[in-house]
Amino acid sequence: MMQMTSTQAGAPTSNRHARQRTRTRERLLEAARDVLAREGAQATTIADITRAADVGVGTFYLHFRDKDDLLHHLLEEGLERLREDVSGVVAPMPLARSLPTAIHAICDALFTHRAIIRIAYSSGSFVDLTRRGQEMLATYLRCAIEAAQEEGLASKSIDAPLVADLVSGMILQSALWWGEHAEPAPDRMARQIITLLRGELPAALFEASFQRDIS
Amino acid sequence: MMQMTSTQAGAPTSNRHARQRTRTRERLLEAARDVLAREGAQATTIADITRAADVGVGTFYLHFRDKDDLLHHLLEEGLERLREDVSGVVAPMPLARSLPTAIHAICDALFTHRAIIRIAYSSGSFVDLTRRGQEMLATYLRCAIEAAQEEGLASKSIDAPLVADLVSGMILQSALWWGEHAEPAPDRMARQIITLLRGELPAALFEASFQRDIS
Amino acid sequence: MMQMTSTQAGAPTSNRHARQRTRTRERLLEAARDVLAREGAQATTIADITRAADVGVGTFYLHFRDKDDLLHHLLEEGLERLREDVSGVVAPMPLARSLPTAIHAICDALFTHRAIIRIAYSSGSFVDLTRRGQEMLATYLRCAIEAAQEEGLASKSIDAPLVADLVSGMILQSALWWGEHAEPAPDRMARQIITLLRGELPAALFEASFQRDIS
Amino acid sequence: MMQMTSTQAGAPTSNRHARQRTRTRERLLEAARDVLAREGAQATTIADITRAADVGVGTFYLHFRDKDDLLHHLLEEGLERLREDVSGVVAPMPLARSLPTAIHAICDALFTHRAIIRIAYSSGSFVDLTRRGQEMLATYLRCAIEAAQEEGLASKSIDAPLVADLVSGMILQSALWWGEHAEPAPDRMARQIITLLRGELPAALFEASFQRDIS
DNA sequence: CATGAATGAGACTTCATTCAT
DNA sequence: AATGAATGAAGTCTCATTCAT
Repeated sequence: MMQMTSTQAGAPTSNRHARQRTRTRERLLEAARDVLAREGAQATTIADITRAADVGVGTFYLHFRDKDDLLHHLLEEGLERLREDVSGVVAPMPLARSLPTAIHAICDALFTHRAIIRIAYSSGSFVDLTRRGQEMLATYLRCAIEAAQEEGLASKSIDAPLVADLVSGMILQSALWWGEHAEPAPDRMARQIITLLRGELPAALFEASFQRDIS
Repeated sequence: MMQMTSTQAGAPTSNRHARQRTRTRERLLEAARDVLAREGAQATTIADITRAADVGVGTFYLHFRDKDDLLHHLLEEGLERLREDVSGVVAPMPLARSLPTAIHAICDALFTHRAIIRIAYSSGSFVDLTRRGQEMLATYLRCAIEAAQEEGLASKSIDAPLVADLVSGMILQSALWWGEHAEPAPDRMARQIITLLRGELPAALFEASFQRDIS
Repeated sequence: MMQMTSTQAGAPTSNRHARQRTRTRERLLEAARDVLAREGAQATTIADITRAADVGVGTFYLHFRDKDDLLHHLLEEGLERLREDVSGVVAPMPLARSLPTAIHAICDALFTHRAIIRIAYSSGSFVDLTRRGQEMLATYLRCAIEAAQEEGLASKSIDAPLVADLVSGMILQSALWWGEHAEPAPDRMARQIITLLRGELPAALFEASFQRDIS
Repeated sequence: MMQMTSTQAGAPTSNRHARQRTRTRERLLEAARDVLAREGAQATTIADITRAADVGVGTFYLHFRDKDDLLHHLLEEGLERLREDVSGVVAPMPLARSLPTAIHAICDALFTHRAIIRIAYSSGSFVDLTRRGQEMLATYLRCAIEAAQEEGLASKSIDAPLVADLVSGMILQSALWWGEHAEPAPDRMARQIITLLRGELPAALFEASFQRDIS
């Protein structure tokens, strides 16, 4: 490591090397995204990925410890981008008032990165790996609700963690919906979710004339 | 095979065999449920399952073609039980008024069968196999909403299929919640979901003073 | 064994049992012949055979030690029948003059039992199991030739064992021919072989004008 | 893969790899020939072969799809060599006059490649795989006979396809003979076959005083 | 740094054989 | 005697990982 053979050529050389290295790594990540989203995480072998990236199998191990490591990087990176996309829009806002804006941003981001989400759901180690993404979303929602409670905008009786988790489930569902439907666009999806959370479903639907479920 | 000369001699034999066979099959299914829920579908080998069932490896193949076949049976059976549990309660009711009762029944059933759901989510072929369970739920919800629309209880402007899918995402989320939390009980979970869908979140949360997401 | 429960019923009972046993054994042998000839010895499992015979798997082992034992019996029996069919015709004749009659009888027998021969050839342990059948034929031919030599009918310079073996190869070839062609009938096949052995092919075919193979 | 920037750097690498790969493949083929001829195709496992070749089990699958694929290659290659050895000698000759030369060449080739023939006969899928080799020989013989018929050297009444097949059976028998005897050398074997086909066996052998086979 | 042939642990699957009924 | 569910040894095959070049 740190090849000290020629001091003067060291810097440019290692720069070139570093650039080359980064380029190869990117090639691998991109190929992995493609193949994994298409074939599913289980069915994909390291050889599939290196073939798609047009590098040797051994090269994979110069950049990632194993498939889990790659998956980790991929999802981590995807998560980070999702977070950036959303927080870039939401961060400057007062938390308690950011919800509708956030939902729009989240839908946009989910739509943009739906390939990554497909990978997460197909990765089998789903519950472990994917849960983190959901937690990130749920955490934001919990904070927003709690902030609203602090400001007196929302009743303190709301169970913020649970409600946040349930809502995150609803929102993530849209990513799965896009796995099978082209419509609606993220914008309309967001509005749909907001309308639903505002109580779109009429009270009548929930007034059971005779309730047998008291058991 | 040829002992059909005496009906009372032939039948017992094949009955005994059949009973023994069924017992072994049940042992396998039960062991599989345990191990799969604990270790995840991917990490579980056939040997793990037969060891837990205390039968020989070969025995597995007397009852299932391969792991996928087992998974299929397990999920199919789980789904069927879920469906029965819910429809036993809901079927006699007018569809348009069954929603709250149904949500309670669903939460009960999801809680009871949460092991199966964990398996479904970890099965990797998740998107393919599990989706069916979700569809069953979404289909019920869609029908309920549409029935309400027919009766004039709900606005015709509601996008029933999409709303049903989103709500199914929220409800299923409760099963994942129970993967990590003991509370709340199914009963309170159902009420929480209903409250949420009735518009528990205050309008104020959705009134963004300044919306930047118009793009 | 030898159930001595009732002395007076002993004989008839064991007779019935013996007959039953023999019948089952025949059923197994017949089923085996069918399945083996159709599927090939390698591809056939014990279960295939017992299924075709409509008996339990365990029953197989009451009659044969294992598949090799069955194969052995089957081929042994087939060989024996071939031998009987042929020697029934040939035995009463003076050996040195039996050849044409024998060839006719052999062709008849090969045609009749061509299923067994197919099994022998497909049995993979061919060289070991089948060779015996060939040897039986070669041995007869050798004896016939040697008898002719004794009587001065044939030159003593003929290498009887080798010639017998080569001729047995030619004759057995007809069984393989019948695996793919319906014609000619055994009778004409025998005549063809005899004609060939009598030097049907003209001398001209063997007079190479320029022989380069002297090496 | 990407090192095509410099021709002199890229080629050596892939050349080296290719050479190494070929060497391993040859090792496998050679080991397979040995083991298969010794143990028979059925009794031989992949592990037996890789052990003999002193490579890892997985390596086998880098070069062959499965045992059938290997067998196919082995027999195909063997057949091809047989064909080359024979046609190298026979091709320049007029077909109708090539027979004795061909028989010598065939015996030489059968003797040289008797290991392959032993494998073919033990391969169980014998009838399917081996038949092709026989057909090749039978086809040559048929053509030679037909050519002789064309030239008026042989009677048109000869059933060329059948006779060719029978003769091929006799010739192939010599390969089996060599499985058990060291003598005679190919040269003498060829002469023996030719003598036999020229009608060595005396007419007396075929003059049955009383023929009972008219049936 | 990159390569890809080689490796072998480990999962899958079959099927001859046993044995309780 | 007959049955067929159960068994597990033995073989097949895959694929993550290493390493000489």
